[in-house]
Amino acid sequence: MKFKSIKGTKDVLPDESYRWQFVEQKIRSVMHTFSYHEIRTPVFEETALFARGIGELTDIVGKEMYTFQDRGGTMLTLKPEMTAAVMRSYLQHNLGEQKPLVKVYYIAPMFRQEKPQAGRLRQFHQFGAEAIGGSSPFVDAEIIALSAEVYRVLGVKNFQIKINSVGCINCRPQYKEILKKHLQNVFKELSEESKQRLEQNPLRILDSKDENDQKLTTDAPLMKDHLCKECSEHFIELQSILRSLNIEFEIDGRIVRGLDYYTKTAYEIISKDLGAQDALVGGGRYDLLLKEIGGKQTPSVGFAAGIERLLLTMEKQQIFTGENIKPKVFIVSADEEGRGYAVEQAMILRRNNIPCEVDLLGRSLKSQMREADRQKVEFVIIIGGNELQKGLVIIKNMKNGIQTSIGVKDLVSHFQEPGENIETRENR
RNA sequence: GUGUCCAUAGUUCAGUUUGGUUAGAACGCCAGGUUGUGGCCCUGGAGGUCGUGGGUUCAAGUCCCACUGGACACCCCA
Repeated sequence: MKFKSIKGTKDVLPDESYRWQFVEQKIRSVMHTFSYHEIRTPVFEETALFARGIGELTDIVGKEMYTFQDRGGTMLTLKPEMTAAVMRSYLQHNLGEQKPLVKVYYIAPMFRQEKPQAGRLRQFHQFGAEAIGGSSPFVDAEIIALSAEVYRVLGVKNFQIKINSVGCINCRPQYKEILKKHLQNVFKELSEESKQRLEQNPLRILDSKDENDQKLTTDAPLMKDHLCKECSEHFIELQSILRSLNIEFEIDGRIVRGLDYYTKTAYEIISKDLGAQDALVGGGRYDLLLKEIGGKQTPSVGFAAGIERLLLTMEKQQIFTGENIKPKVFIVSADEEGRGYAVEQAMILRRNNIPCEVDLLGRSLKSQMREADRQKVEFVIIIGGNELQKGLVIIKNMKNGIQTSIGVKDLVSHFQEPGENIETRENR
Protein backbone atom coordinates (compact mmCIF):
# COMPACT_ATOMS: atom_id res chain seq x y z
CA MET A 1 0.00 0.00 0.00
CA LYS A 2 1.36 3.30 -1.07
CA PHE A 3 0.08 6.51 0.43
CA LYS A 4 -0.46 9.54 -1.72
CA SER A 5 -1.58 13.04 -1.00
CA ILE A 6 -5.29 13.14 -1.60
CA LYS A 7 -6.91 14.47 -4.73
CA GLY A 8 -6.67 18.21 -5.07
CA THR A 9 -4.02 18.65 -2.39
CA LYS A 10 -0.37 19.41 -2.87
CA ASP A 11 2.88 19.20 -0.96
CA VAL A 12 5.07 22.26 -0.92
CA LEU A 13 8.49 20.67 -1.28
CA PRO A 14 11.74 21.96 0.23
CA ASP A 15 12.87 23.30 -3.15
CA GLU A 16 9.85 25.54 -3.56
CA SER A 17 8.85 26.49 -0.03
CA TYR A 18 10.94 29.64 -0.22
CA ARG A 19 8.51 31.00 -2.80
CA TRP A 20 5.69 30.69 -0.36
CA GLN A 21 7.72 32.28 2.39
CA PHE A 22 8.70 35.13 0.10
CA VAL A 23 5.12 35.84 -0.93
CA GLU A 24 3.76 35.51 2.59
CA GLN A 25 6.37 37.86 3.95
CA LYS A 26 5.51 40.50 1.32
CA ILE A 27 1.81 40.12 2.04
CA ARG A 28 2.39 40.65 5.75
CA SER A 29 4.53 43.64 5.09
CA VAL A 30 1.89 45.33 2.94
CA MET A 31 -0.84 44.48 5.44
CA HIS A 32 1.18 46.04 8.23
CA THR A 33 1.79 49.11 6.12
CA PHE A 34 -1.96 49.58 5.89
CA SER A 35 -2.29 48.87 9.60
CA TYR A 36 -4.16 45.61 9.35
CA HIS A 37 -3.55 43.04 12.08
CA GLU A 38 -3.50 39.32 11.60
CA ILE A 39 -6.36 37.18 12.80
CA ARG A 40 -6.14 33.40 13.01
CA THR A 41 -9.19 31.25 13.40
CA PRO A 42 -9.53 27.45 13.65
CA VAL A 43 -9.60 25.38 10.48
CA PHE A 44 -13.07 24.11 11.28
CA GLU A 45 -16.24 25.72 12.48
CA GLU A 46 -19.78 24.66 13.13
CA THR A 47 -21.36 23.84 9.79
CA ALA A 48 -24.26 26.17 10.50
CA LEU A 49 -21.97 29.20 10.54
CA PHE A 50 -21.10 28.75 6.90
CA ALA A 51 -24.59 27.69 5.91
CA ARG A 52 -25.98 30.91 7.37
CA GLY A 53 -23.14 33.19 6.48
CA ILE A 54 -22.44 32.16 2.91
CA GLY A 55 -25.95 31.18 1.95
CA GLU A 56 -27.69 27.80 1.85
CA LEU A 57 -28.28 28.02 -1.87
CA THR A 58 -24.72 28.73 -2.93
CA ASP A 59 -22.67 26.01 -4.57
CA ILE A 60 -20.06 26.33 -1.87
CA VAL A 61 -22.47 25.38 0.88
CA GLY A 62 -24.64 23.13 -1.24
CA LYS A 63 -22.05 20.85 -2.71
CA GLU A 64 -18.48 21.77 -1.93
CA MET A 65 -17.98 21.75 1.81
CA TYR A 66 -15.98 19.19 3.73
CA THR A 67 -18.51 18.50 6.43
CA PHE A 68 -18.31 15.79 9.04
CA GLN A 69 -19.64 14.86 12.42
CA ASP A 70 -17.29 14.81 15.36
CA ARG A 71 -17.47 12.19 18.09
CA GLY A 72 -19.78 14.34 20.11
CA GLY A 73 -22.26 14.54 17.26
CA THR A 74 -21.56 18.14 16.28
CA MET A 75 -21.57 18.95 12.58
CA LEU A 76 -18.31 20.59 11.65
CA THR A 77 -16.98 21.99 8.38
CA LEU A 78 -13.47 22.73 7.20
CA LYS A 79 -13.61 26.40 6.37
CA PRO A 80 -14.35 26.99 2.68
CA GLU A 81 -13.72 30.73 3.02
CA MET A 82 -12.60 33.03 5.76
CA THR A 83 -15.08 35.87 6.01
CA ALA A 84 -17.75 34.00 7.95
CA ALA A 85 -15.13 32.74 10.41
CA VAL A 86 -13.72 36.22 10.92
CA MET A 87 -17.18 37.60 11.53
CA ARG A 88 -17.90 34.85 14.04
CA SER A 89 -14.75 35.75 15.89
CA TYR A 90 -15.57 39.46 15.71
CA LEU A 91 -18.94 38.75 17.25
CA GLN A 92 -17.76 36.27 19.85
CA HIS A 93 -15.08 38.58 21.20
CA ASN A 94 -17.03 41.80 20.75
CA LEU A 95 -14.17 43.27 18.76
CA GLY A 96 -16.45 46.07 17.63
CA GLU A 97 -16.69 47.33 21.20
CA GLN A 98 -12.97 48.02 21.34
CA LYS A 99 -12.82 50.27 18.31
CA PRO A 100 -15.23 51.41 15.62
CA LEU A 101 -13.31 50.06 12.64
CA VAL A 102 -11.65 46.68 12.99
CA LYS A 103 -9.05 45.94 10.33
CA VAL A 104 -7.77 42.38 10.12
CA TYR A 105 -5.97 40.18 7.65
CA TYR A 106 -5.27 36.48 7.31
CA ILE A 107 -3.22 33.94 5.40
CA ALA A 108 -4.82 30.53 5.75
CA PRO A 109 -5.77 27.26 4.08
CA MET A 110 -9.32 26.80 2.78
CA PHE A 111 -11.13 23.64 1.72
CA ARG A 112 -13.65 23.06 -1.03
CA GLN A 113 -14.41 19.73 -2.63
CA GLU A 114 -14.36 20.80 -6.25
CA LYS A 115 -12.84 19.08 -9.22
CA PRO A 116 -9.26 20.29 -9.42
CA GLN A 117 -8.05 22.27 -12.42
CA ALA A 118 -5.59 25.03 -13.18
CA GLY A 119 -5.64 27.43 -10.26
CA ARG A 120 -8.14 25.38 -8.31
CA LEU A 121 -7.37 22.90 -5.57
CA ARG A 122 -9.32 21.25 -2.79
CA GLN A 123 -7.03 22.57 -0.14
CA PHE A 124 -5.96 25.99 -1.29
CA HIS A 125 -4.63 29.06 0.42
CA GLN A 126 -5.99 32.53 0.61
CA PHE A 127 -4.83 35.78 1.97
CA GLY A 128 -7.31 38.50 2.55
CA ALA A 129 -8.46 41.35 4.70
CA GLU A 130 -11.63 42.58 6.30
CA ALA A 131 -12.49 46.07 7.45
CA ILE A 132 -15.45 45.78 9.77
CA GLY A 133 -17.51 48.73 10.90
CA GLY A 134 -17.29 51.30 8.14
CA SER A 135 -19.92 52.22 5.58
CA SER A 136 -17.97 54.97 3.84
CA PRO A 137 -16.69 54.31 0.33
CA PHE A 138 -13.27 55.25 1.69
CA VAL A 139 -13.25 51.84 3.32
CA ASP A 140 -14.13 50.11 0.05
CA ALA A 141 -11.36 52.07 -1.62
CA GLU A 142 -8.80 51.12 1.01
CA ILE A 143 -9.61 47.44 0.65
CA ILE A 144 -9.27 47.62 -3.11
CA ALA A 145 -6.07 49.62 -2.83
CA LEU A 146 -4.67 47.22 -0.26
CA SER A 147 -5.24 44.17 -2.41
CA ALA A 148 -3.81 45.84 -5.50
CA GLU A 149 -0.79 47.01 -3.55
CA VAL A 150 0.20 43.43 -2.76
CA TYR A 151 0.44 42.65 -6.47
CA ARG A 152 2.27 45.86 -7.22
CA VAL A 153 4.82 45.16 -4.49
CA LEU A 154 5.33 41.62 -5.75
CA GLY A 155 5.93 42.91 -9.26
CA VAL A 156 2.93 41.19 -10.81
CA LYS A 157 2.07 42.53 -14.26
CA ASN A 158 -1.03 42.43 -16.42
CA PHE A 159 -3.64 42.51 -13.74
CA GLN A 160 -6.88 44.41 -13.97
CA ILE A 161 -9.18 45.74 -11.32
CA LYS A 162 -12.84 45.46 -12.21
CA ILE A 163 -15.47 47.01 -10.03
CA ASN A 164 -19.22 46.92 -9.94
CA SER A 165 -22.06 47.56 -7.58
CA VAL A 166 -24.54 44.80 -6.87
CA GLY A 167 -26.95 47.09 -5.06
CA CYS A 168 -28.66 46.46 -1.78
CA ILE A 169 -31.89 44.99 -0.46
CA ASN A 170 -33.70 48.14 -1.54
CA CYS A 171 -32.76 48.15 -5.19
CA ARG A 172 -31.63 44.66 -6.12
CA PRO A 173 -35.05 42.94 -6.01
CA GLN A 174 -36.53 45.51 -8.36
CA TYR A 175 -33.62 45.17 -10.73
CA LYS A 176 -33.94 41.38 -10.69
CA GLU A 177 -37.47 41.72 -11.98
CA ILE A 178 -36.38 44.08 -14.74
CA LEU A 179 -33.63 41.68 -15.74
CA LYS A 180 -35.95 38.68 -15.70
CA LYS A 181 -38.41 40.47 -17.89
CA HIS A 182 -35.69 41.27 -20.37
CA LEU A 183 -34.36 37.74 -20.41
CA GLN A 184 -37.78 36.24 -20.90
CA ASN A 185 -37.77 37.65 -24.42
CA VAL A 186 -34.82 35.48 -25.35
CA PHE A 187 -35.58 32.62 -22.98
CA LYS A 188 -35.80 29.96 -25.64
CA GLU A 189 -32.34 30.70 -26.95
CA LEU A 190 -30.56 30.67 -23.59
CA SER A 191 -28.36 27.75 -22.60
CA GLU A 192 -29.97 25.11 -20.42
CA GLU A 193 -28.02 26.24 -17.39
CA SER A 194 -29.02 29.82 -17.81
CA LYS A 195 -32.66 28.83 -18.19
CA GLN A 196 -32.48 27.18 -14.81
CA ARG A 197 -30.83 30.20 -13.27
CA LEU A 198 -33.48 32.61 -14.46
CA GLU A 199 -35.69 32.14 -11.42
CA GLN A 200 -33.13 31.50 -8.70
CA ASN A 201 -30.30 33.79 -9.61
CA PRO A 202 -30.74 35.68 -12.87
CA LEU A 203 -27.69 37.87 -12.18
CA ARG A 204 -25.45 34.90 -12.80
CA ILE A 205 -26.64 34.66 -16.39
CA LEU A 206 -24.79 37.88 -17.06
CA ASP A 207 -21.41 36.32 -16.48
CA SER A 208 -22.14 33.05 -18.26
CA LYS A 209 -19.26 31.84 -20.36
CA ASP A 210 -21.60 30.47 -22.99
CA GLU A 211 -20.95 32.53 -26.11
CA ASN A 212 -24.54 32.60 -27.17
CA ASP A 213 -25.65 33.67 -23.71
CA GLN A 214 -23.15 36.48 -23.87
CA LYS A 215 -24.49 37.59 -27.21
CA LEU A 216 -28.06 37.48 -25.98
CA THR A 217 -27.28 39.58 -22.96
CA THR A 218 -25.17 42.27 -24.60
CA ASP A 219 -27.97 44.79 -24.25
CA ALA A 220 -29.36 43.45 -20.99
CA PRO A 221 -30.00 45.98 -18.24
CA LEU A 222 -27.24 46.10 -15.66
CA MET A 223 -27.51 46.51 -11.91
CA LYS A 224 -25.21 49.51 -11.92
CA ASP A 225 -27.77 51.41 -13.99
CA HIS A 226 -30.61 50.59 -11.62
CA LEU A 227 -29.11 51.43 -8.26
CA CYS A 228 -31.03 53.29 -5.62
CA LYS A 229 -29.85 56.75 -4.69
CA GLU A 230 -27.75 55.60 -1.77
CA CYS A 231 -26.02 52.82 -3.68
CA SER A 232 -25.48 55.01 -6.68
CA GLU A 233 -23.83 57.76 -4.68
CA HIS A 234 -21.67 55.23 -2.91
CA PHE A 235 -20.53 53.75 -6.21
CA ILE A 236 -19.76 57.11 -7.77
CA GLU A 237 -17.86 58.28 -4.73
CA LEU A 238 -15.83 55.09 -4.67
CA GLN A 239 -14.78 55.70 -8.25
CA SER A 240 -13.66 59.21 -7.56
CA ILE A 241 -11.66 58.10 -4.49
CA LEU A 242 -9.94 55.40 -6.51
CA ARG A 243 -9.02 57.96 -9.17
CA SER A 244 -7.61 60.27 -6.50
CA LEU A 245 -5.46 57.38 -5.30
CA ASN A 246 -4.21 56.75 -8.83
CA ILE A 247 -5.66 53.28 -8.89
CA GLU A 248 -6.60 52.17 -12.35
CA PHE A 249 -9.84 50.27 -12.59
CA GLU A 250 -12.61 49.58 -14.98
CA ILE A 251 -16.29 49.22 -14.39
CA ASP A 252 -17.66 45.83 -15.30
CA GLY A 253 -21.40 45.66 -14.84
CA ARG A 254 -21.33 41.90 -15.14
CA ILE A 255 -19.30 41.10 -12.08
CA VAL A 256 -21.47 39.11 -9.76
CA ARG A 257 -20.16 37.62 -6.58
CA GLY A 258 -21.08 34.03 -5.90
CA LEU A 259 -21.64 34.49 -2.21
CA ASP A 260 -24.96 35.74 -0.99
CA TYR A 261 -23.74 38.30 1.44
CA TYR A 262 -22.43 40.97 -0.93
CA THR A 263 -23.99 44.42 -1.15
CA LYS A 264 -22.97 47.51 -3.07
CA THR A 265 -19.32 47.18 -4.05
CA ALA A 266 -18.19 44.00 -5.74
CA TYR A 267 -14.80 43.77 -7.36
CA GLU A 268 -12.32 41.39 -8.85
CA ILE A 269 -8.69 41.49 -9.80
CA ILE A 270 -8.08 39.45 -12.91
CA SER A 271 -4.80 38.11 -14.25
CA LYS A 272 -4.41 37.59 -17.96
CA ASP A 273 -1.72 35.02 -17.31
CA LEU A 274 -4.02 32.53 -15.64
CA GLY A 275 -6.20 29.95 -17.34
CA ALA A 276 -9.94 29.77 -17.00
CA GLN A 277 -9.73 30.48 -13.27
CA ASP A 278 -8.44 33.97 -13.80
CA ALA A 279 -9.60 35.77 -10.66
CA LEU A 280 -6.73 36.63 -8.38
CA VAL A 281 -8.94 38.51 -5.98
CA GLY A 282 -12.61 38.60 -5.24
CA GLY A 283 -14.09 40.98 -2.77
CA GLY A 284 -16.59 43.61 -1.91
CA ARG A 285 -18.94 44.96 0.67
CA TYR A 286 -21.09 42.75 2.86
CA ASP A 287 -23.18 44.92 5.11
CA LEU A 288 -25.67 42.17 5.87
CA LEU A 289 -23.44 39.29 6.87
CA LEU A 290 -23.00 40.03 10.54
CA LYS A 291 -26.71 40.35 11.08
CA GLU A 292 -27.20 37.08 9.25
CA ILE A 293 -25.11 35.21 11.80
CA GLY A 294 -26.69 36.81 14.81
CA GLY A 295 -25.00 40.16 15.32
CA LYS A 296 -26.21 43.63 14.72
CA GLN A 297 -25.97 45.00 11.22
CA THR A 298 -22.39 46.16 10.70
CA PRO A 299 -21.12 47.55 7.42
CA SER A 300 -18.01 45.72 6.29
CA VAL A 301 -15.74 45.30 3.30
CA GLY A 302 -13.21 42.63 2.51
CA PHE A 303 -11.40 40.62 -0.09
CA ALA A 304 -9.95 37.17 -0.53
CA ALA A 305 -7.10 36.23 -2.84
CA GLY A 306 -5.78 32.86 -3.94
CA ILE A 307 -2.13 32.27 -3.18
CA GLU A 308 -1.75 29.36 -5.61
CA ARG A 309 -3.09 31.59 -8.37
CA LEU A 310 -0.71 34.33 -7.36
CA LEU A 311 2.20 31.88 -7.51
CA LEU A 312 1.04 30.58 -10.89
CA THR A 313 0.95 34.10 -12.24
CA MET A 314 4.36 34.90 -10.86
CA GLU A 315 5.82 31.75 -12.38
CA LYS A 316 4.27 32.54 -15.70
CA GLN A 317 5.67 36.04 -15.57
CA GLN A 318 9.03 34.73 -14.44
CA ILE A 319 9.14 36.95 -11.44
CA PHE A 320 12.06 35.66 -9.48
CA THR A 321 11.08 35.29 -5.92
CA GLY A 322 14.54 35.23 -4.45
CA GLU A 323 16.40 32.04 -3.74
CA ASN A 324 16.04 29.25 -1.31
CA ILE A 325 18.10 29.60 1.81
CA LYS A 326 21.68 28.46 1.55
CA PRO A 327 24.54 28.27 3.98
CA LYS A 328 27.26 30.86 3.82
CA VAL A 329 30.03 28.40 4.57
CA PHE A 330 30.59 24.68 4.32
CA ILE A 331 33.04 23.06 6.71
CA VAL A 332 34.91 20.20 5.14
CA SER A 333 37.02 17.70 7.05
CA ALA A 334 40.11 16.67 5.16
CA ASP A 335 40.64 13.48 7.14
CA GLU A 336 39.35 11.47 10.07
CA GLU A 337 41.08 13.74 12.58
CA GLY A 338 39.19 16.73 11.31
CA ARG A 339 35.70 15.22 11.41
CA GLY A 340 34.62 15.81 14.98
CA TYR A 341 36.38 19.11 14.99
CA ALA A 342 34.51 20.27 11.89
CA VAL A 343 31.21 19.58 13.59
CA GLU A 344 32.31 21.51 16.67
CA GLN A 345 33.36 24.51 14.60
CA ALA A 346 30.06 24.40 12.71
CA MET A 347 28.22 24.63 16.02
CA ILE A 348 30.28 27.64 17.04
CA LEU A 349 29.53 29.42 13.77
CA ARG A 350 25.85 28.60 14.06
CA ARG A 351 25.71 29.96 17.58
CA ASN A 352 27.06 33.16 16.11
CA ASN A 353 24.35 33.26 13.51
CA ILE A 354 26.53 32.27 10.58
CA PRO A 355 24.60 29.82 8.37
CA CYS A 356 26.82 26.83 8.08
CA GLU A 357 26.75 23.31 6.72
CA VAL A 358 28.98 20.37 7.60
CA ASP A 359 29.20 16.79 6.37
CA LEU A 360 27.47 14.26 8.62
CA LEU A 361 27.90 11.20 6.45
CA GLY A 362 31.64 10.66 6.75
CA ARG A 363 32.15 11.28 3.07
CA SER A 364 35.38 11.79 1.21
CA LEU A 365 36.92 15.21 0.86
CA LYS A 366 36.08 15.21 -2.80
CA SER A 367 32.43 14.41 -2.07
CA GLN A 368 32.26 17.10 0.55
CA MET A 369 33.63 19.61 -1.92
CA ARG A 370 31.06 18.56 -4.49
CA GLU A 371 28.34 18.98 -1.91
CA ALA A 372 29.63 22.43 -1.02
CA ASP A 373 29.59 23.37 -4.67
CA ARG A 374 26.08 22.07 -5.15
CA GLN A 375 24.88 24.15 -2.23
CA LYS A 376 26.52 27.19 -3.80
CA VAL A 377 28.29 28.28 -0.65
CA GLU A 378 30.62 31.22 -0.88
CA PHE A 379 33.34 29.75 1.31
CA VAL A 380 34.59 26.34 2.30
CA ILE A 381 36.52 25.85 5.51
CA ILE A 382 38.89 22.93 5.37
CA ILE A 383 40.01 21.30 8.57
CA GLY A 384 42.41 18.37 8.83
CA GLY A 385 45.10 16.92 11.05
CA ASN A 386 47.76 19.28 9.69
CA GLU A 387 45.73 22.35 10.45
CA LEU A 388 44.65 21.09 13.83
CA GLN A 389 48.24 20.83 15.01
CA LYS A 390 48.94 24.43 14.06
CA GLY A 391 45.59 25.75 15.28
CA LEU A 392 44.74 26.89 11.76
CA VAL A 393 41.97 26.34 9.23
CA ILE A 394 42.00 26.82 5.47
CA ILE A 395 39.40 29.12 3.96
CA LYS A 396 38.68 28.61 0.30
CA ASN A 397 36.81 31.22 -1.69
CA MET A 398 34.64 29.13 -4.02
CA LYS A 399 34.26 31.84 -6.61
CA ASN A 400 37.94 32.36 -7.39
CA GLY A 401 39.45 29.28 -5.76
CA ILE A 402 41.86 31.27 -3.63
CA GLN A 403 42.81 29.68 -0.32
CA THR A 404 44.08 31.36 2.82
CA SER A 405 44.86 30.16 6.33
CA ILE A 406 43.61 31.79 9.49
CA GLY A 407 43.71 30.90 13.15
CA VAL A 408 40.76 28.87 14.42
CA LYS A 409 40.09 31.55 17.01
CA ASP A 410 39.45 34.12 14.29
CA LEU A 411 36.88 32.02 12.42
CA VAL A 412 33.79 33.67 13.86
CA SER A 413 34.98 37.22 13.48
CA HIS A 414 36.13 36.47 9.94
CA PHE A 415 32.60 35.62 8.80
CA GLN A 416 30.63 37.96 10.98
CA GLU A 417 28.96 40.87 9.29
CA PRO A 418 30.54 44.16 10.34
CA GLY A 419 28.84 45.57 13.39
CA GLU A 420 27.31 42.29 14.43
CA ASN A 421 28.49 40.54 17.52
CA ILE A 422 27.20 38.17 20.10
CA GLU A 423 25.94 40.91 22.36
CA THR A 424 23.60 42.35 19.76
CA ARG A 425 21.91 39.02 19.34
CA GLU A 426 19.81 38.39 22.37
CA ASN A 427 17.67 35.47 21.42
CA ARG A 428 19.87 32.75 22.80
C1' G B 1 -21.05 16.37 -11.02
C1' U B 2 -19.98 16.39 -16.92
C1' G B 3 -16.38 16.23 -20.92
C1' U B 4 -11.45 15.77 -23.52
C1' C B 5 -6.52 14.13 -23.21
C1' C B 6 -2.97 11.49 -20.30
C1' A B 7 -0.35 7.68 -16.74
C1' U B 8 7.13 3.94 -18.38
C1' A B 9 13.59 5.23 -13.47
C1' G B 10 14.05 10.94 -8.59
C1' U B 11 12.80 14.34 -13.15
C1' U B 12 11.77 15.07 -18.57
C1' C B 13 10.70 11.65 -22.05
C1' A B 14 11.64 7.38 -26.07
C1' G B 15 9.53 2.51 -26.75
C1' U B 16 2.69 1.46 -27.67
C1' U B 17 0.92 2.56 -34.56
C1' U B 18 2.79 -3.19 -37.05
C1' G B 19 2.15 -7.61 -29.26
C1' G B 20 7.77 -11.42 -29.38
C1' U B 21 14.61 -12.46 -26.24
C1' U B 22 17.82 -9.25 -19.98
C1' A B 23 12.51 -1.98 -20.88
C1' G B 24 16.24 2.57 -22.98
C1' A B 25 18.15 7.90 -23.15
C1' A B 26 19.12 12.55 -21.07
C1' C B 27 19.44 15.18 -16.61
C1' G B 28 19.85 14.17 -11.45
C1' C B 29 22.03 10.80 -7.65
C1' C B 30 26.42 7.64 -5.83
C1' A B 31 31.66 6.17 -6.48
C1' G B 32 36.25 6.55 -8.95
C1' G B 33 39.84 9.30 -12.56
C1' U B 34 46.59 7.47 -7.58
C1' U B 35 49.70 11.72 -2.84
C1' G B 36 44.25 16.09 1.57
C1' U B 37 40.21 20.13 -2.80
C1' G B 38 34.27 21.68 -6.12
C1' G B 39 32.50 23.30 -11.08
C1' C B 40 34.05 21.01 -17.03
C1' C B 41 35.39 16.29 -18.94
C1' C B 42 36.00 10.74 -18.70
C1' U B 43 34.74 5.79 -16.53
C1' G B 44 31.70 2.83 -13.65
C1' G B 45 27.31 2.09 -10.45
C1' A B 46 22.57 2.28 -8.04
C1' G B 47 17.56 3.16 -9.32
C1' G B 48 11.55 0.79 -12.85
C1' U B 49 6.34 -5.20 -9.81
C1' C B 50 5.90 0.00 -17.29
C1' G B 51 -0.63 3.75 -12.04
C1' U B 52 -3.93 -0.57 -9.96
C1' G B 53 -7.02 -4.79 -11.05
C1' G B 54 -9.18 -7.90 -14.55
C1' G B 55 -9.41 -9.84 -19.66
C1' U B 56 -7.61 -11.42 -24.88
C1' U B 57 -3.15 -14.27 -26.47
C1' C B 58 1.61 -19.40 -26.91
C1' A B 59 3.37 -14.30 -25.58
C1' A B 60 1.17 -7.57 -23.26
C1' G B 61 4.76 -1.54 -21.44
C1' U B 62 2.33 -2.49 -26.32
C1' C B 63 -4.67 -4.77 -27.61
C1' C B 64 -9.71 -4.55 -24.61
C1' C B 65 -12.51 -3.25 -19.98
C1' A B 66 -12.95 -1.22 -15.13
C1' C B 67 -10.93 1.57 -11.29
C1' U B 68 -7.54 5.21 -9.29
C1' G B 69 -4.72 9.43 -10.10
C1' G B 70 -3.13 13.75 -13.14
C1' A B 71 -3.69 17.94 -16.80
C1' C B 72 -7.22 21.09 -19.04
C1' A B 73 -12.25 22.92 -19.94
C1' C B 74 -17.56 23.22 -18.31
C1' C B 75 -19.89 24.24 -13.67
C1' C B 76 -18.34 27.22 -9.70
C1' C B 77 -14.89 30.35 -7.63
C1' A B 78 -9.76 32.71 -4.88
